[in-house]
Amino acid sequence: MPKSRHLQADHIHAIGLKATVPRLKVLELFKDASRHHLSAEEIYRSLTSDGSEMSLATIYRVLIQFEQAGLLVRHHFESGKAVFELKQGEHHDHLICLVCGRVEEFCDDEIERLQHAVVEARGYRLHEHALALYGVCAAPECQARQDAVLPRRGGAPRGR
Amino acid sequence: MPKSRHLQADHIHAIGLKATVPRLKVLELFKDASRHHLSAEEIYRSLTSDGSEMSLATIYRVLIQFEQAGLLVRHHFESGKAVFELKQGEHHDHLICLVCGRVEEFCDDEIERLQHAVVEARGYRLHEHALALYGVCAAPECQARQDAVLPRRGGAPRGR
DNA sequence: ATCAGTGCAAAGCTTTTGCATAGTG
DNA sequence: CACTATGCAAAAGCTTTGCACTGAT
Repeated sequence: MPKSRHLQADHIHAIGLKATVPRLKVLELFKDASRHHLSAEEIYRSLTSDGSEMSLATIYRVLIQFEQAGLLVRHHFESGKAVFELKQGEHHDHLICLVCGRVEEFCDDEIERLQHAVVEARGYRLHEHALALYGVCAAPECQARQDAVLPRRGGAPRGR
Repeated sequence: MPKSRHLQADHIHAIGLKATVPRLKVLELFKDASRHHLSAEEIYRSLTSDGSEMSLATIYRVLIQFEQAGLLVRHHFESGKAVFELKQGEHHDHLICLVCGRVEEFCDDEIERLQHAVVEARGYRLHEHALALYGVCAAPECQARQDAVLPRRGGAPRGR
């Protein structure tokens, strides 16, 4: 068993869970993946096509546990389905391409600061915040299909 | 028939739809409502308890049409169900109380400007953006139930 | 050996859709 | 009167759950 596998097992033990195959696979996927944002369905397909059989129900359960443990963050964006992301040190915001679905991350301290100012001005106690910018990314294929974005509900490619 | 009713009928004709009872009722609800943000289910309950019978399917259809016509905007926030809002002149962002579910609106030109800067720096073409701040509002009842917010999935009161 | 975790299948919720009927212009 | 819109009920899509079995510690 490779060392990294041990490390991940420890990571899972640390949050009070047993190091089972499904949990290791899911964690590994998030660590390796070039795509940082994954839906339950995408995780299922990705693991299944790698030969790891695992039920969708288990994936949902693992995702919920990892989220509760603070390992993952859940986002809703505009798609009607939840996507998850490894929670890494810094908070960041998202830039989403409406054509290809690609998600980029960015940080802007000035925006953060202004957000806090708004919250304080209204007497709220802030728990979290989500800023998502939806547009068409710089890729030529996407720029070429700009209009594919407009027709339906001003919105993203929906999976329903 | 009151004059305002005529005006709303015109409003609906203007977007190429027939002025039917369901459409007028839904529009009226959004115009009158103290709550600006409503889900399909809330609209259904609200109209039903006012004596107007109308099927949920129709409400969904009306909402889709109004959204396509640019009369309403759809938001997803963190709840897993969509909420709609009358599209009024200015774009604005949202401040959501995780305890009572209240939604407040705010505008901050400086934040808007910084968002555009981010998008341009990455070569995106911006279509829309959504900034949502989740916290606990100033109401004493909500402040008192702060902890009701934490237990599950970092999140909002979920309806699933 | 014990208790947590998994798979399967069924159920839950929100949202969409097909089709016959009713209503608008 | 022609065509759209509605209601109903069924279906679809995502997510959760009950229960009996499997597996980690």
